[in-house]
This record gives sequence, structure tokens and C-alpha cells, in this order.
Amino acid sequence: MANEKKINYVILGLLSHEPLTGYEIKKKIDQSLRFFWSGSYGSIYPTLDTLEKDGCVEKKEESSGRGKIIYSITERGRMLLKEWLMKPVEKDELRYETLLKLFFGGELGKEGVLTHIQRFEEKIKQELLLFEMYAANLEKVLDEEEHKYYLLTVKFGIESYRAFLNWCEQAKTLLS
Amino acid sequence: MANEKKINYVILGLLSHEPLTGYEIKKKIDQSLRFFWSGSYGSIYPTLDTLEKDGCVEKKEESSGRGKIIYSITERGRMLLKEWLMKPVEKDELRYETLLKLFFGGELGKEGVLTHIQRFEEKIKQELLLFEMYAANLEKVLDEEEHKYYLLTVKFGIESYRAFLNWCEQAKTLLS
DNA sequence: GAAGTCATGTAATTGGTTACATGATTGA
DNA sequence: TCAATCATGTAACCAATTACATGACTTC
Repeated sequence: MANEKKINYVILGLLSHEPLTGYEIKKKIDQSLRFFWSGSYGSIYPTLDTLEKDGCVEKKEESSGRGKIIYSITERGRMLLKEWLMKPVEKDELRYETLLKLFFGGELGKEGVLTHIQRFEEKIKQELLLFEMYAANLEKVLDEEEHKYYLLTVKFGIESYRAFLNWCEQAKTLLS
Repeated sequence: MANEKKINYVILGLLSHEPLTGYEIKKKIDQSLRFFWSGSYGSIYPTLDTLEKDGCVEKKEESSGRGKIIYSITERGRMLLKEWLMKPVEKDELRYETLLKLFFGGELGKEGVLTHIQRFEEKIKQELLLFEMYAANLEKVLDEEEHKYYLLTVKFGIESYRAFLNWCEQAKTLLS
């Protein structure tokens, strides 16, 4: 596992919780990590292959049923995951097209800018509701240690999105 | 300008304010857009080329001095920029390695997680100070219309970063 | 005259995504 | 039986970044 691309660690991290198929890994990413990470089949399946060749994961083909391929993490995989987890973070990146369009608002005009803010606000409100539901569910099962860490990331989403909504109000005032 | 990659519009947007060289475009991105966008020479110079071939920008080579190539936007470029600005936003994306590492905190352990939170907090505090300076400067020159839109994006940064710091406190409490 | 910045550009690589192909299983 | 979902995989593409190469101008 010479290369350091993050999808390696996303997969190892998810497998460190429980054995999963490629398909299930994709679902976990879309459900639990979607706020701060993404990944496609086109990166997941090939990465599972190389992780197996490098002895970081083991595969087990179901003999009955659909013949699913269930991957689990090896000791070596767990070690490499831990090593990466301890390293300082390299990059936290925000890429908001909304802000890009607002920055060029002089060309777009006030009405157009307000439309973007409106759309943004609605999307954030919806997402926030979901996050608040996740958080409420996680709070109920905090006895399990890992849930604490999931909750941490959900709370990050909640705090951020509340701030975004707060900003929407400010922005509308500033423009009116 | 058949393809829709965003760097096209970043450049057109910056040139809609004033004529610039490729080098200056890079600086503007790093200074004013860095919170929500990025771009490298390897994408800027080739894009300027194709934008010129498509009649969206015009170049003017300085005869004296260093022979800088100064680009300015054409009417066609301005039109295409406006068209894009009016379209709904396609993607607002956050990619925070910090949150990824926290999500796998079960494997890393409490101390490790706290270290990441600490590092994150320090970085955000520094950035926030800068944003607050920018905002203060912009508030002084709000008579110029475009500054309002710059301020909007800076304020987004400020609100977000304050929320992040608030989350850091919550997180530390939750873990202790 | 050396270091730093200004300035333009390119080749190789990266870290993916998208779209497609294929087929089994499940539930209405 | 038919749509939806489960499940695996690949080929082509893409929007960049990184690292390098080159050289002029400025400032100490």
C-alpha cells in the first residue's frame, strides 16, 4: 500500500468496524460519510483488489445465495489504518460553488444572488433536519463507544449548517 | 467553450472585474477565493489559451518591460459568464479529512482524537482572525457595490469558523 | 551579485467519476 | 411478472495538481 490515496483508508476504516461487501461500503459512504466524503464504485472495487493483494484485507466469497464477496480487515490493514489515523491531517477542503457565484455577484445582480441564497437555504434546512434526527438516534445509544465518534461528526454538521442558516439571514439583510 | 469546467468561470469572473495576467489570476485565487476554491498554474494557463481561442478573452502582450500577457474579458465572455452565474448551483462540497479521522476514532482512541481536534482548533482560530480583518476592511469600503459581494463570502467564512470553534468545545466536553 | 519575486508554460501523473455491462434476488 | 434493489466490475474520461523548466526583474 505504497500510495496514500484516501479511499484506501476510508475502506479500511469502514472494515475496521465490521466486514462488508463493496456494495455495502458504497452505501456506508453515501449514508454516513456523505457530509464530508464521497466515493464511487469505480474507485471502491479496484481499491479492494489492491488492498487484498497487499494483505490489508481478506475476502470471503459466499458459497450460497448471490455469491457476495465479503471483505474483512487484517492485522496488517488495521496497523496501517492506525498509522494513518495518527498522522496530522493534510487537507480540509471546502468547495462551494454557491460562494463562487456570490463572489461574482456584481455581474449577476442582486436578484440573482438572492435566488442562490434562497436555494442554498432550503437545501441546508432539509439536510439539517436529517442531521438532527441522526443525532437524536445516536444520543440514545451512546453507551457504545464508536457512536460517540459518529455523533461528533454529525454534531459538526449540525453546528455548521446552523451557522450557514444564520449567515443566510445576515446576507439577505445586507442585500436588502 | 463547450466544456463546463469551473476554472473557466473562475477566470472569466476575475477578469470581469479587471484585466489580469495569468500570474495575477493565480494570486487572486489564492488570496480571495482560497476559502472556497483553488486553482493551479497548470490549469490557469491552458484555460486562458482555450478561452482566447473561443473568443471569451483577449490578450495583449506588453511590448516594454517583462512582456507580460494581460487578459481582458470580451462581450462574449461576459455573456457566457452571466449565463453560468444564473444557472442553479450544481455542487457544494466539503471534504474534511479531520472528520474522516474522527469518524474512525474508535480505532485511534480518545487521545489521538483530541489531538486532531486541538490542531484543527488552532488552524481555524488563525484563519478566523484573518477573515475578521478582511471583513473589517471591506466594511469601510462598502460604497463600492462589488465589495458587498466579497463581504458576503468573507462573512460566510467567519460564521462557519465560529461554528467550528464552538463545535470544538462541545467535542472536547463530549470526550472528557 | 544573490535571493526573492514576477511571469509563463508544459509533461506526467493522480485520483478519482461516469457510464455502461451484466446478472441474481426480492417484493409488490 | 415486473420493477426495484442487490451486487460486481471495467473502460473511457476528466479536471485537475505536481513538479519541473526557463528566464526576467527587483531589492538588499
